[in-house]
Amino acid sequence: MAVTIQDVAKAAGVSVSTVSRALSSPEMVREETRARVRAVAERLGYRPNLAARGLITGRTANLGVIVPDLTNPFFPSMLKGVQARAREAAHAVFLADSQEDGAQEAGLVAAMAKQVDGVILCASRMTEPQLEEVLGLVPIVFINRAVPARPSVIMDNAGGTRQAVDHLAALGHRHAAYLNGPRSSWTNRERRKGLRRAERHGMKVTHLGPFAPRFEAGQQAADLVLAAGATAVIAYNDVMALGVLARLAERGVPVPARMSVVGCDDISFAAMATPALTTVDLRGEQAGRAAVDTLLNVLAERDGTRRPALESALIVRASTGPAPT
Amino acid sequence: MAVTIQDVAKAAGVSVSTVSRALSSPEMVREETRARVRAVAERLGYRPNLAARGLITGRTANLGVIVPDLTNPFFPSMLKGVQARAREAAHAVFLADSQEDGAQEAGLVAAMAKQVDGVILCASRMTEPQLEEVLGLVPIVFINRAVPARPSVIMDNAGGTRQAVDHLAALGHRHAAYLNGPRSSWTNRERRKGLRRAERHGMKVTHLGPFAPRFEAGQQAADLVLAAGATAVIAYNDVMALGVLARLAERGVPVPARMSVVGCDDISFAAMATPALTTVDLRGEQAGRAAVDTLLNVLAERDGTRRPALESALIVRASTGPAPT
DNA sequence: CTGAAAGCGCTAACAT
DNA sequence: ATGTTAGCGCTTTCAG
Repeated sequence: MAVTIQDVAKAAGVSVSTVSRALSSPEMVREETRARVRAVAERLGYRPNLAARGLITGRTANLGVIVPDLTNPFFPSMLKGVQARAREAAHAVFLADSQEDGAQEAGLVAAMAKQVDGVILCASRMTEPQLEEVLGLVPIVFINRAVPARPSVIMDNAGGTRQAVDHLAALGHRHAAYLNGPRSSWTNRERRKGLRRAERHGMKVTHLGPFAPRFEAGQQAADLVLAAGATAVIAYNDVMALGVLARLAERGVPVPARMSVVGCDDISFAAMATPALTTVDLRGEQAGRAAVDTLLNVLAERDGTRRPALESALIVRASTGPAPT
Repeated sequence: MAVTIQDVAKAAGVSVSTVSRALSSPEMVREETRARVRAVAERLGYRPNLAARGLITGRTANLGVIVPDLTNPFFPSMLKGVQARAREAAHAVFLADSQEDGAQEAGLVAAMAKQVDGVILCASRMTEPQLEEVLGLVPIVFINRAVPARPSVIMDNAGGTRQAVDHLAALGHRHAAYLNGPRSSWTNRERRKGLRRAERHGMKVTHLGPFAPRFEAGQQAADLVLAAGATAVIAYNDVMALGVLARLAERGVPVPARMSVVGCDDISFAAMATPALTTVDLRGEQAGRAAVDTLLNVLAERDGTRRPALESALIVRASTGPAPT
């Protein structure tokens, strides 16, 4: 068995409570004792059992994160932010992939609840009733989904789409298609709000989908966009946009000469595509860090509830250009 | 506070041990009692505290996974396999990103040790001494790194490279460049072994690097490859290969007409690149699942130590072609 | 400033 | 088949 606090106490010739204090509440023990205890602990390679500690303190020093789909590169980048910030705060992270399914997500939250201090839900796919079920289980911070009276980190989704629309309008486009993401996606609804901006420009918007947020869906959508007669397309996310690009290339439709394409998320591969993809940068990693901060604040009962939406920024690259005449 | 086993016991009019048994060892309790207890537990929304259980059983039902870099899409796909298989086996997973650093990795293992039953190390970057330090802490299964007498899941790295070499030789290439990955990478050493195959074909191989396994490194390497006069390049991984492709496009070097490019990992974006990338498929998700199985076997003291290497397969796409004459 | 003792939620002997 | 009891490793009163 591993070395316990008892072993350290014995070796240092003190009681377990002294060891505990020397390590967790240094100010409560005499300098000399503290030094000795710490030295012994170090020598023995003692590491407190956090599970045992959690049992009594009610704090596990663990955070949970649930994402809809790990293979979408947007989530790993967010995860990386969560990871990094959590480690700085000496917390470990539990990860789960809900496979784009609200019911699974709810089950995952319940399963995690006892082992974590709080959980971060990225782009939660849960329905209202599902949400209701888990809300009391454990403190939750949402990323990219606003839930009344619940802390969340939101990216400016509508603003991003709005910028995309302005950009396309400035390029002379009169008819754009929007490729909807999953129906359960809150961000999809937000992004649609940004599309209203099109009216101001007298731009027509054709809604397509909903689609699964995948490359293949983008390929499928490309043909629909062409058939609809749009000269520009805004996709729910980059992965779909990349699919559009691929299918367009296959069909010999030049981008951006005959079709402009805009994505969302600024995943790393957006910049590596040919042509490089114009996209809305949602700052995933930053959002991940912010979510951890918010959660920690909530746990400390500091007020971290309200945070301004993170700013999003349109990154103009080579996939958008003047409307064909 | 949440509902505990005591609450259930009281509500069901039985002792806590009966509740415990009804839930964990159903055969030890009368059918009728079991049903009643379970009903009550269900009604109260009881969920056993796994940390408390772990304290006594010594099993946490948690697995740890450490990957070098989450933003490399190869790891999320592996992670997805781990995730899925772990869930099937009712285990949760702790995730950490070592940032390509062996020392951090060692620290992470130590930090996780107490809260997990075992850990899976993907493409471990630890040095031998670092390894030595953590090996006793907790059962470990390696993915893509062979450690004597330790269970591991290995992909056939050398075989993959060998296939790539054969493929290029068949296309008439006489001089290829290999883009080395990080020095600490075991897979890099393995992949080099496969390069020996070049002798048989009388093919010259120029070694470049080591490089960080990133897109930017690929861009940088592309110019070096050109300067070296090679007609083909095998990159340590797909992300680098994509960088090569991008830089080559920028410099107006046609692929594969003037340069053939081979990657490794078959990340999803390899197929989406232009031209689509020829690459070695290492079966990441499958490896993730296999690692969980192996770990579970080790924990159950079934012998899961030895497993045949997973097969790798060259996926020929558009980025390789006949050598220029 | 330090030690003894209680107990977090649970399981595993040991009784009955 | 079920209840009682003793801890798992730790923190935290409560005494000294």
